[in-house]
Formats: sequence, structure tokens, C-alpha cells
Amino acid sequence: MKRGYAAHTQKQENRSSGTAPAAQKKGITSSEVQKFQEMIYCYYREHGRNLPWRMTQNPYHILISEIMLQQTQVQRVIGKYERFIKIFPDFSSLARTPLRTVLSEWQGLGYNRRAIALKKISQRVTEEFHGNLPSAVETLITFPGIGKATASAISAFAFHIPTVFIETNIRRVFIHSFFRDKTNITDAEILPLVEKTLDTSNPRQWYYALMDYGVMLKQKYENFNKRSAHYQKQSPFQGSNRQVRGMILKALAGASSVSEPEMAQKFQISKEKLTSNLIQLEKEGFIKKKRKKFTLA
DNA sequence: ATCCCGGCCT
DNA sequence: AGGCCCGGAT
Repeated sequence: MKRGYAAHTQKQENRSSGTAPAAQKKGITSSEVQKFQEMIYCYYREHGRNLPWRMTQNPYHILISEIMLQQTQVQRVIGKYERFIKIFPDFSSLARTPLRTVLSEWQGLGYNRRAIALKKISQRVTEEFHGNLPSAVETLITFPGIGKATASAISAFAFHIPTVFIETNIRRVFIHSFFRDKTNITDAEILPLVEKTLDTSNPRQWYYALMDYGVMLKQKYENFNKRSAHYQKQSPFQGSNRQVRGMILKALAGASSVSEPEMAQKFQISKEKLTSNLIQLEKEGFIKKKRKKFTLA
């Protein structure tokens, strides 16, 4: 956990307190803002994580990392990220790569529709934006697989724009620091605090610090996010369609084509369940059926 | 069992 | 607002 941090993190000495005047409107004083920033940055100086996608300003690399990191733990992304950007070095490369090749590389990350989204994003960036990823949140959210959190993160990390957003680590920090004895906390309540405490002089570093602090809180305490109004338990994986879809795509990524009976034999699930999942995957553009055999699209 | 630097569809 | 989409590490 203890590790050196990148050179850019040392620039924090002379950051301005540009958010201070606005902070006094809603229940948090400028001195409270300053104290909070000090605490977060103090932890970051000691324990900040040095992650591969934090070493770059390349919008393509940051996009890949942000999509991979959606509901996927850092440790699992690290290995995949470096290999992925080596094999597909830029937007045009990913845009012209067959989906089956991308999906093969995606194996193990989960939520495979993200691979389709990345390819579509790459195609549109290549065709419509001359290979340059837009920097504005309002534009980024028009791409498939990019919602408000991912768009804001990309905008802050790749373009140094002081966007305001919440993801799971940020949420945990604010619940812990500002809503100690409250339950059912909505993101709408948290968002103004995110805005008021944001270090607008270096949003990239600030959000890195905030997230690292949130990771620490989770390791050290119970998960405060259970007090979020948006918290919900995940449905069981065993026996789910997610499991079946994963098995199908894994089988097709490892072979040129597989028939439905072959899959039924291998997976040991009901024919109805297999068929409905195959149909759904075909509808979503993952797979194709040719002469009774299925292949990746 | 629980969670992950969420998005999308209904 | 609530359900679903993946898979692995703890």
C-alpha cells in the first residue's frame, strides 16, 4: 500500500483555494472546506496509489481505463489495461478491429457490452471527431457506455476540467465525512458538497486523492455506502443469465464457431435458458448465427 | 456473501 | 425507482 507517487502530485503545495467563497452558501464554511482538503491531500501524500492510467494524459488511454473501471476492481483492470492499449494503441486501431478480437481481449473483465461500446466510441471518434475525443461532458455522455460519472471523470482526468461527479469511492468519503449519523443519503444531497470542496486548480489530482481515501475507508470500516439511498444488493450470480452469457461468450471467444447443442452439452443448463440467451446476445450485436453455428459478431 | 473509479433499459 | 449486465478477489 505504501508507495511512491508520481511527480505531478507534488505540485499541490501552491494550489489556490478558489472554491472557498462559494462554499459558504450551503452549510459548509470555507475553513471546513480547507480542513477537508488538507485531510484528503494529507492521506494522498502518504498513501496515494500510483496507477498506470494516472501516468498519462492520453484521452484514449484514459477512456479505456475509465470504461474498464466501471464496476470493476482496480486490481483486475491493471493487467488488462496495459495489454489492451498495447494491442489497440489508438481510436482508429480499435475502430477497425473485428469485435471478436476485442471481445477475446476483454475476457475476464466482465460486462462484455463495454467492449462493444468501446468499439462504437472509437468508430464515432474516428469518423466524426477526426480521432480526437471530445472534452465536454455534454458531448461525452452522447457516446454509448459513457454516463455522467464516466464522462465527468474523463473530462477531469484527460482535460483538467473541474467537473463535479460522484462514484462509489467519492460517495463513501462524503457519507463518512459529512453525513455521519444519517441514513438514506441521496447523491443529490452529496453533489453540492462535492462541488464546494472541489480543488478547481487541480481536479485530476483532487479526485485521485478523494478516491484513494474512499478505498482506505472501505478497507478500514464497514461500507458506509450501505447508508446511501442508491445502495442495492446484487442479485446472485450462480444460475443467472449473466453467468450463461459469460459462458457463451467465453466459449465463442475460444473457438471459431460453436453449435447450440455443443453449448448445451458443455454448459449443462436447460435448452430454453440457452436459447433465450443466444437470441438476446444476437440481438445486442455480440454474436451471429450462420448455418446452425454461432460465432462472435 | 460482498463489492467493484456505472450504464442502460423499463 | 428498480432490475439487469460479468467475473474474480476477499
